Amino acid sequence: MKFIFINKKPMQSFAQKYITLAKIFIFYRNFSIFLSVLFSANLVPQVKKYTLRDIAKELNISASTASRALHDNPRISALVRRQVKELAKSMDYQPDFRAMSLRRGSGRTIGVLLPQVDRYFFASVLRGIDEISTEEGYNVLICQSYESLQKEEDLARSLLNGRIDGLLASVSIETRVGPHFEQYVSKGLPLVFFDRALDYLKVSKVVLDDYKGAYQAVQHLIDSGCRRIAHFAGPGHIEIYANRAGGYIDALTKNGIQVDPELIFSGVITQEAGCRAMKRLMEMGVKFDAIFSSGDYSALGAMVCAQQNGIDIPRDLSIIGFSNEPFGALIQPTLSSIDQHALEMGRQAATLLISEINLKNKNQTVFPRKIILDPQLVIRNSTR
Amino acid sequence: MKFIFINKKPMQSFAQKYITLAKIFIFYRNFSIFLSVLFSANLVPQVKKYTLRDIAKELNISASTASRALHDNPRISALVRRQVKELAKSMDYQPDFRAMSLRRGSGRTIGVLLPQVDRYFFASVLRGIDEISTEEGYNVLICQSYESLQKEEDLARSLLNGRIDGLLASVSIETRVGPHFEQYVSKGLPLVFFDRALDYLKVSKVVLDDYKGAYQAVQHLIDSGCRRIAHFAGPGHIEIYANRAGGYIDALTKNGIQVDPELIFSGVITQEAGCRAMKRLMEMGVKFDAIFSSGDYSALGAMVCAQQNGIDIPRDLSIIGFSNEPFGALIQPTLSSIDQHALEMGRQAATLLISEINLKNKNQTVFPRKIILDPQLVIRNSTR
DNA sequence: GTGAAAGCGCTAACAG
DNA sequence: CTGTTAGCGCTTTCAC
Repeated sequence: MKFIFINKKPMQSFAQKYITLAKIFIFYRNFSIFLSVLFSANLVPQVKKYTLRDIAKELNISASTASRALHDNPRISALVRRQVKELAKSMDYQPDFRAMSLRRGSGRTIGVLLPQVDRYFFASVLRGIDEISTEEGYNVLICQSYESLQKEEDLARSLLNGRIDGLLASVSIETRVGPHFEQYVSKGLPLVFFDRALDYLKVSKVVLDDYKGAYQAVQHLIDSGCRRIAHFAGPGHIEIYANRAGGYIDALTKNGIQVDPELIFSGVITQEAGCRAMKRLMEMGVKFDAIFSSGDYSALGAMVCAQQNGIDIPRDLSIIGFSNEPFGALIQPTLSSIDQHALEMGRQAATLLISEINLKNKNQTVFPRKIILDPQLVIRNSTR
Repeated sequence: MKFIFINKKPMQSFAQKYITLAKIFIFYRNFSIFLSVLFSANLVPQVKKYTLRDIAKELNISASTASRALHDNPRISALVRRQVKELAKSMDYQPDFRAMSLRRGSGRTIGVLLPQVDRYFFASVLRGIDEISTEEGYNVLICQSYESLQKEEDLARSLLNGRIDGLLASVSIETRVGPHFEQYVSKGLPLVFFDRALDYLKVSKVVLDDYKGAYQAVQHLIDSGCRRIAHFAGPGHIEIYANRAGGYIDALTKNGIQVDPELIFSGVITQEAGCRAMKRLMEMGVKFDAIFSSGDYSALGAMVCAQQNGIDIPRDLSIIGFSNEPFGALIQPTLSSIDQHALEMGRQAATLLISEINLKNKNQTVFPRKIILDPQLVIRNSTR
């Protein structure tokens, strides 16, 4: 560990500070070099944070008038309105969100609870949500469960504390039941699931038609001449994975191909798991000419493993994934997959949630709805 | 567009509702089929949201006692503390964040303003931030500028409205000056930049040693025998890209290789731009045996373009990127790159910000610091 | 048109 | 140990 002083001036007066600094540095990982630049201390005069009262006092009006003026209340004279707005701008007045939200009972904020944003699918959904929320003047509060039920419960509960007007959620891989979500229903807070939904809860959902996507994928494999099609399934208790398995089974049977349980592997959604499943397939010595995987990552694992064993894709083996992650277009061969319209899913979910919030605010009954998006088969070079 | 009714019961009573529903559907894109399921109306009795006063009344104590009990104030008797906590739990009491934050003057919330989360680098930084913030009991408010200065300004200003105790920011590609950030300084709100920082602002920063990373990358190319090394530079006004270009130039000169301006392309950070630059290189008819790109996406564009033109990588041409995006390990050949320690950058930035918030709360002077992380050369198969 | 006053839910000073 | 009171900054009756 190394410290470099850039500041050329004698540091005498800063010595004390620096000791604290050095202590803090001890926490840092040793793969990094820390170059600590001690700028001149920030002695900018602390500007007061202005409130409505400050504006009011300045103009010799009351706070309520100032408030009304800023909100373009027609009962306030045009002159006062202009004065207030101008002063507010020149003072760089920022209304206190908390006070406003507390008083009004709503802060125009929606919560988003999802497993993690560092997956392209979820990041895209988020973008769709962001788009609509911004249009509608809503703020978005994002929480990541990192696939942990414990964290999900904590977050769901703490989001309940008055900060949000409604919740968009996609459950963690560990979640099977959702008492922490039922609270939203019983407190009358709109809740909309997207993608990974809890089937039994009577709330709105926006999901992909996973069954159809799987069916199309498998039909595509069959059409291109495959007959012995293996399936990498996800955890069975999550609806979307169950539906993908259902589509797989139905596509086979409808085409007069018998379902071979030996060819179905459960809980395979990571690259490593995909690789392991591929190895097992080869060791078993069974015949197979295609894999339909519930996810792109496990498809990738299988593909890499197959290639390492001299299997040519798609000549000897066709592989199709699910999700259409961007890397699918970059690998060799490019990966066929099912696109989930993530952006649109986010837009729909946000639109639905906001409409439910509006209904609720008008004291109208909210009827849970289910919006099912149509999957899109993306054929690339990993299938024939 | 198609509607399918799953509900088998006569829909008479829902007809009116359905008209509204149908109208909403008009907004939906036509690539999707919407399957609208009308569940039975949600008639769960609306549970009241409990306040401290409800708890207090129930136990015949005052609200302040209840508040103190929940906060484990030692002045409250153990008995009362237990009673309050138990009742709170059984009523599923959730403190109102807004009221607490308003009264206390702090809601233990930090804001994060970044270009977009649907890039792995930023998502990873976010994860690091999330980790530390959670540990320290802070909430995180995420805002995306989508590389738009306008949006960045709006967000920076609206974040100023009392909701946050400090801001972590990475500026948009359009940002050259930051009056919207200077406000934080003048209002005494801690501000820490990460990765894309505004150089002239005297605030804390956590960045990668881009110069060093670039130098190492180019040195690696030289060591492996390359002499005519092209550079895809980013927008010059952003410090990190300028530093990468600096490292490139210095590595060449220190090794006695003359810098050829013809081999330097500016503003090349997307896949398309990388492809265009590659084409131009080939058309120019100049000799070149390597490319050092400021980003992985532009490196990818060059690689694909080169391969399409029968250039073998790394035999005929070495390519090295910057960022170590995950796709680099998946493409053929795998892409050499510079890892930016995104997760660690997030951790450091959050740690630094929180320490500044604490200092400020103790009315101590905050000295801006600059933490420079050490880059890591990741050698894969796109270089020799 | 505008102001005074009350209060959203919580906490902190001041009493006792 | 606990209650009373005041007030964070805003909006919203209810007056005039």
